[in-house]
Amino acid sequence: MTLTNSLEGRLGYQLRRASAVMMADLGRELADLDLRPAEVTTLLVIAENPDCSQTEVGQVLAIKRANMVPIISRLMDRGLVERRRIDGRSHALTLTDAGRTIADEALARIERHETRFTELLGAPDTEVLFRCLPVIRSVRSGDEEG
Amino acid sequence: MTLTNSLEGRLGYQLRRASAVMMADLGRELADLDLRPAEVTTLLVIAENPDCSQTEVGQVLAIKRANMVPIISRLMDRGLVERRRIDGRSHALTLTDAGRTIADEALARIERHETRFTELLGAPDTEVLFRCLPVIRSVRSGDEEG
DNA sequence: TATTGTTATACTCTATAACTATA
DNA sequence: TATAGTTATAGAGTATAACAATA
Repeated sequence: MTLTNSLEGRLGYQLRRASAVMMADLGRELADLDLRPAEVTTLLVIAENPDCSQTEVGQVLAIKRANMVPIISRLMDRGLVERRRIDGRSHALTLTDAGRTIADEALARIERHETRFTELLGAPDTEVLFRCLPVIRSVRSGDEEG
Repeated sequence: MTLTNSLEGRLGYQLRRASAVMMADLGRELADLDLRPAEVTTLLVIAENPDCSQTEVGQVLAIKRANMVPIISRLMDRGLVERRRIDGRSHALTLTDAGRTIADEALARIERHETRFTELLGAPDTEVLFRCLPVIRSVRSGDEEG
């Protein structure tokens, strides 16, 4: 396996590979909670924003309305999320007690997972990353909803 | 849309969102070449490693053997990649003239795309990213092939 | 008219297991 | 026995268009 790969010198490629590694690590950490990444993030956003709508959750997480449906459905089927009609077309989402328990456990694991990486990087470089990544994200996609 | 999102303080989340933005931007840049990201990277690796096997390409790009099959098939159907039997079980991959033309064009666009982001970040921060992202990638996934 | 949630559908990438034909 | 390529299949995330009910 002596292939060269000049993509190693590309930021987008490095970003994608690094992101994949962290996603895989997170997946392993959350596997036995039977939570997919998209579900955990949804759960955590609802946890800190009781009575939000599913459109709003989608907006902060960049998940399209249509794709929020099966995520919310599954979380409700598992008894982790409840919703209450607000005005006949929108719902207010909240966590159940079970949902809060799972969210707390997930958060603890995310903490461990994150710490593994930030300790490896060291505080100064971690700070640079937290400054740079939002800059990259600020480049408009042109395909945002709404 | 006044929701809070404490995931903004998570490295893995920032990485994923930033990666998604760059992928979307690359996708737009390559759209009219009818090349998907996985296909471009494959094309470029073959370009710089004539006579490599498809297993080798998969190894440097972290694409599983089974998933290389449809990628190579499509590139061959389009007349961009050729292969020559090596020993009855493996092939040597090379680009056709058409493949080289497309690869050159893709490379030029990737260059533009990358420059948009690295100029926004500035050289010093870009260097930090190129130092940090491989560190993140060095965390073993446990699910590598072979 | 615009918005919320929904359905249906398709695409891209990824993952696993099992097979073949070689070596 | 191990390897290269393949098949089949499933999962996860993402994308679009269109619809009903409501505001």
